[in-house]
Amino acid sequence: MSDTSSESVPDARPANFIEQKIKADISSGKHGGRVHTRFPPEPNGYLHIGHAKAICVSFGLAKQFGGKTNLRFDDTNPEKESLEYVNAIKKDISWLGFDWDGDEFYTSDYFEQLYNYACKLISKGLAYVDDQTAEQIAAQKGAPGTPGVNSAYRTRSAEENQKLFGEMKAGRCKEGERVLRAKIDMGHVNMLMRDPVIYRVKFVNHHRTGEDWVIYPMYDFAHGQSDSIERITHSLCSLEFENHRPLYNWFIRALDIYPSEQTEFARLNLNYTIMSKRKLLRLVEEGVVDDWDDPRMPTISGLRRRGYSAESIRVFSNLIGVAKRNNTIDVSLLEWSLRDDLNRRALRVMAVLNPIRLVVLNYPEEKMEMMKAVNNPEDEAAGTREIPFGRELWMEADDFRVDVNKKWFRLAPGRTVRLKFAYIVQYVNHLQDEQGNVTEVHVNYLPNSRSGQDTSGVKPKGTLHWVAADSAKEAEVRLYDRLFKEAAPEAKGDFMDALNPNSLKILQGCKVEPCLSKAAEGTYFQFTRLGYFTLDPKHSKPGLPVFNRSVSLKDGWKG
RNA sequence: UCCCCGAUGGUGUAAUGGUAACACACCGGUUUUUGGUGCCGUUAUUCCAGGUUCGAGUCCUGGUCGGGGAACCA
Repeated sequence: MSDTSSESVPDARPANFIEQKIKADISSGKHGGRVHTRFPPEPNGYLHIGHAKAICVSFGLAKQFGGKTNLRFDDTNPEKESLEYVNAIKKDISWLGFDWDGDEFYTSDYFEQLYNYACKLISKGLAYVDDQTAEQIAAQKGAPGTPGVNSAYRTRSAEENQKLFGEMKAGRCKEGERVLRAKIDMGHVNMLMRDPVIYRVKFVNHHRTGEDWVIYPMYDFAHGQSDSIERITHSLCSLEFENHRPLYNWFIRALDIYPSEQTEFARLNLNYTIMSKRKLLRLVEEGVVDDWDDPRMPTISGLRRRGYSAESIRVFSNLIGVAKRNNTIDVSLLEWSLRDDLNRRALRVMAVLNPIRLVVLNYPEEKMEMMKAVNNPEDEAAGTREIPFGRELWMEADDFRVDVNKKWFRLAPGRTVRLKFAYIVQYVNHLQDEQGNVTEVHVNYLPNSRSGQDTSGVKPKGTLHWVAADSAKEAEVRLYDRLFKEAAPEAKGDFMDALNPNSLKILQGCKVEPCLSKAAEGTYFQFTRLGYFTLDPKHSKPGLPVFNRSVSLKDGWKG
């Protein structure tokens, strides 16, 4: 009745094809107008940015239409799954900003029901126990374009199948000795419809059901039925399951259960990134990165540690859209999403990464002033703070050069610059070591140029960040670059060959504003003129904070 | 060989038979006590061939190219 209510919600983003389908379903009264989605991770690894897109799609669409989303762990293969992954997944999803009303679903909760479904199939003559080996079954499968051949066990009676399936369940069959197969069509053009295996024997302890079961359902026999049991209306998944949809529907029809509907969309790919759990695991195992949450990893935990905000990831997911064509998103869009978010929220502070001495010769030696610094020019409510200024300062080595052209706005012989929130200073001279590295720069300041009460009339082109030497705190800073030097790391053979050897640069002896010694985990900072940074909770030690660079500032300087 | 899906600027996404648009990237200008932000602007797009139609990115046919498809994985 409220067909205009969704229109009243302002939403500049164009509707994607799934949204359009849902709208059509609602207006046609399908599923009683309900929208109920699910996110079904297998707890066998950490979630990555690709999963974040899937989460935003399934949770986001349900939320948009006033529906619900079930978090369901698809735990039908106990060999690969564990509680550790369950917990990590829950943490990542709730950090992303989605909740599941305290209800957690597990496919393993339906093992009994699924077993009964299998029995029902047997009694309808639609499933049979096959005694052949995996190799024999594979050999009979045929090939695309060539039909397979029927198993000799395909004609067993329902009674015999029931008895044998019961024995499988009772643990009287060895692993690999027998499987239960759906009886569909060995000549079907879709290979998945050629009598797929639906139950196999595994004498493996399950992280939730323990030793209760020795037979476990295959994905195709578990997923659609679980959707159906939960009365999921829109089961959204990635393109790789398109070929599974006929099977998904076949089981629902054969079992005559709630008709959940599967719709597929393209998964996220990012350039300069790999997105496969198996390959990410290899990076961890071979020590290329320090763990799943290494700030260079595209995992949600890695992005979090890197300093990505949940908001920026949600915005990114919205920006990339949902469609069926394979895509490769430019990482710059992810980076833009972060900058756009943090520009509004991050606290501006000053930090000098590669410090050299800056001495203000005409500033009294014993004098110290507190300067008023704006915390965030994008947000007046963020207020101001006081920072100490004195005769001896630290400045960025990169901000001084001896030989310069007219495009150089920073300090150099003969040049004048503004020290942010402080005074305008003029070059006097500089000192070098034996290797010719500049170690110290001497300047004079203009006393009437104090920030906020400048009457000097001097308009320097450049503004430099700085830290007062006396009160500066020591910090370590980690600069990250993309993990791979190739846009498509997997394109030319082994992705390990495409690794960027300079993806991590550790800077020690950095000088930061006093307030940063009290930096809290999860606070977003902008180090003025340098980029966005956040405290690394793993490497920081009392008295020696470690900051991760989340993303640099956009650098418009072409010099 | 067969089946399924897809093809719109550099990268993505819209346009649902009626002016091909938006974002990011790029380039240029402007503002600026961050070479950031903001603001303004430039460049650049419908895979090919037929057909239907007054009119096709959209519908039909054929082709080309790309992705997926045989696990007791999900």
